[in-house]
Amino acid sequence: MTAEYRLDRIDRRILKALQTDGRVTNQALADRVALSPSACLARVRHLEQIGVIQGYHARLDPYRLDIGLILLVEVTLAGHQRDEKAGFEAALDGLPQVVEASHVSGDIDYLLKIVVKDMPEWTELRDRLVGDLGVDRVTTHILMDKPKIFIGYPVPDDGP
Amino acid sequence: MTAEYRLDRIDRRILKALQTDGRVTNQALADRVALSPSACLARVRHLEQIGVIQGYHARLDPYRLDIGLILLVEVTLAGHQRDEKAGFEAALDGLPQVVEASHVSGDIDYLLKIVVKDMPEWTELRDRLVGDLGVDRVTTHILMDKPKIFIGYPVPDDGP
DNA sequence: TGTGAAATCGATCCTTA
DNA sequence: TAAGGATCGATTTCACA
Repeated sequence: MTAEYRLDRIDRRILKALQTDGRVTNQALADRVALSPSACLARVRHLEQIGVIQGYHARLDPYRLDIGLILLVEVTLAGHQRDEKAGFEAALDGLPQVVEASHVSGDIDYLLKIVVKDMPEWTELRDRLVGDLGVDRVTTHILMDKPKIFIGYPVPDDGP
Repeated sequence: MTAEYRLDRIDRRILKALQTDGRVTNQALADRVALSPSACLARVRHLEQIGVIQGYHARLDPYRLDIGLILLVEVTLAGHQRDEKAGFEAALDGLPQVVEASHVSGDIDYLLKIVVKDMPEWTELRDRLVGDLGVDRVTTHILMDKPKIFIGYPVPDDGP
């Protein structure tokens, strides 16, 4: 698709700013990176187009939303053939409670972030994972709180 | 702190929309929730003020940023007194590689999301966690990819 | 790729209900 | 709390460097 595009210093400053404040006006952003508004906008559009910027989102406080419980669940599959992984990942799409799935190396295969309204909903979902979806081992953690959040990723400052 | 504010249907529709597209214009948002732009804006400002909306951010593709490795690390503390937790959480602030810390129930205490440029940086950081910061056990997972991301949280549709 | 000017469109405030 | 209208500022496009 997009062959290759090397981010320059200005791009990185734009990304850092938008990661911190996704609603800065283009004017303020242009000021901050010392570009004219039109040139700045062109850069932003380009970064969106090539997929470096994947979207803009409001961050909500989950505990004010009445969503129930947030679980962090470690999952190991029974088998490790390519199609078993593919099948599991495809099945995740049909599980609205699974809001995030990370495929990881190590002694587990996936780390899932799951939102359920209560424990019965979770035990039912867990049984389905183990019974139908080729999951061997499940370890459940209830998310209590997040003592640290750095917003986004550390975008390097230096470079070309 | 904030006494209590019960989100109504319109609030939830606003939140859902902003979670999906953090840069919708106020006009488009007002249309979507069937409110005048001024009334809509007042609601959004209110939701920001009471902390339901915690911020707006661009979501970047980490693999295009040249940040190195993303690790998901399970941590168990040596002791579980209140001040040991407090001390550990305070220490996290001084570790820029730790971009997210989740305090969880279960057989581990924390799940950390860590960004390092390479493995030597991680082994050094790990030694510091175990040597100086009261950590008993560390289990490391390298994040390979995210086969599923649902943006944000499932904001309920119904209710008052 | 960047700049500056021009035209359109949106955010925001204030008044009235 | 909501709507409507006026004002001001921002976005976006385009011709030119």
